Amino acid sequence: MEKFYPVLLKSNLFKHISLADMPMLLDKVEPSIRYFSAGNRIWQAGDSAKEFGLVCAGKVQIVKENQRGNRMILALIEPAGIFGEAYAYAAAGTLPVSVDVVEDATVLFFRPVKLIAQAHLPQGPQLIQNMMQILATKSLMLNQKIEVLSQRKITDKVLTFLQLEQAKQHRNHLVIPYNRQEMADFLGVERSALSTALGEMKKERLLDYHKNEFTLF
Amino acid sequence: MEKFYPVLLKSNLFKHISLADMPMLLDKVEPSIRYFSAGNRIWQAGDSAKEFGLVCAGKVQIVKENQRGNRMILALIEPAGIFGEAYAYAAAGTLPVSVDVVEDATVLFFRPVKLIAQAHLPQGPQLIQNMMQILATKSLMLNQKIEVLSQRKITDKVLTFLQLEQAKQHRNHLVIPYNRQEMADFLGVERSALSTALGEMKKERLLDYHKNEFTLF
DNA sequence: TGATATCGGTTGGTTTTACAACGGAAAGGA
DNA sequence: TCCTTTCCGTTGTAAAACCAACCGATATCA
Repeated sequence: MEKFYPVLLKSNLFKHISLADMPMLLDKVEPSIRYFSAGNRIWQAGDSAKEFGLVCAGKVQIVKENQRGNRMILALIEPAGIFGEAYAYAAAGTLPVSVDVVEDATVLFFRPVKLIAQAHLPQGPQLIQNMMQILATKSLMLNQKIEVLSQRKITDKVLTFLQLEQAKQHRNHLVIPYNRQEMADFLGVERSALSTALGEMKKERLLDYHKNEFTLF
Repeated sequence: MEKFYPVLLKSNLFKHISLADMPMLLDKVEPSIRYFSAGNRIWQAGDSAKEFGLVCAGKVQIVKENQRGNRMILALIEPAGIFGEAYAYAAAGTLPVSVDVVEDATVLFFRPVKLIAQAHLPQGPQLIQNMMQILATKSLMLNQKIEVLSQRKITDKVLTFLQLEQAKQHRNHLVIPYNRQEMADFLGVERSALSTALGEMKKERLLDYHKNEFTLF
């Protein structure tokens, strides 16, 4: 467990917690540690998630499978990333997604109540505030995605998306973390239609771009 | 303040808290109470929200205004409802929405840290768990909305939407809380296009409906 | 170097949606 | 009752997006 302390301290859950406090905290919170091999499934859609996971090593994927069997990758979780927190804390219903192991992974699972129960410790409030911030920030992200998806035309989706990115990156020249196909998936449109729309927007001098680098005018 | 206790106890924030504990809790948490007249604006997009609101009486609206000045109603908050919690706890950035008073309103404003600071009280963990559940449940709701909006065809949006409602209501005969225009707004499509799509789906025996009552086959 | 794969742009035909306009049914008020 | 408003469905046309296929550029690797 000790060898993962550096990763844990980098996670949002243990932000502003000092290394010295970790042994005691983990002893109280009692996360369970589990190891998974690449290709295995951690959670199956339909399961009820009573814990959330923190990836210490390896990589896992959140995937959604529709009726016709094709799977869609919703997120890639890397070390220090967490997953399932909303389902664990909402304490309602079953998972609409599955979690697959991409690279051999070590995962810590936390019980929501165990975290809340440490409130009386000196580090308790910080831990709780971190957890709240994680949940709240997620809501803001989802809100932004909804704003993008609510646009009916591709050009409006693109502009909304880029303006939100711009607000995050604080500069006119944007590097976005997607290739065309991924960007199209995020916007909920066809790749070729996105390419066409981008070309027209460049012609109309709304923006300029090269590969995944964009500039808004 | 005392006269609002019944409303407060009905809110998700004070769920499972007993009336007897309220005076002490509110004394510690120190919410500020403010009164607003219909037509006034509580928060303006661009403000930074360091508190969240709980509506004790009256009604307020969350509205989004785009560049061209037309406003879109995102939510109607009634007594016992809360707003701004995600922005308050994320402690980041500025509001992308405004909050308007529809009917003369009394609102309690809570500071996030003040709530967390009560963790040591007997009722503290319950209060914190409530807050987490509020944030987490909101994420799940937003996730579902994203699932609907991600569908590219109107019929798929309708089916996804109705299937999710069905999962909530646990029966085949659904009563949805929207009229056509509102349903179209939620799905992100034209009202008339929605009507046409519904008509075709009825013809294909995918579902039946009358006004806002739906049955899935 | 040649073979292969990935990525992004382009094009043309097809499908779907948007948009605007109209009409009928139902509800509510004067 | 009449008038007005609201709600929902229908229609035809225009606009937009989808979809499949193809092409060239670039990268990777044997």
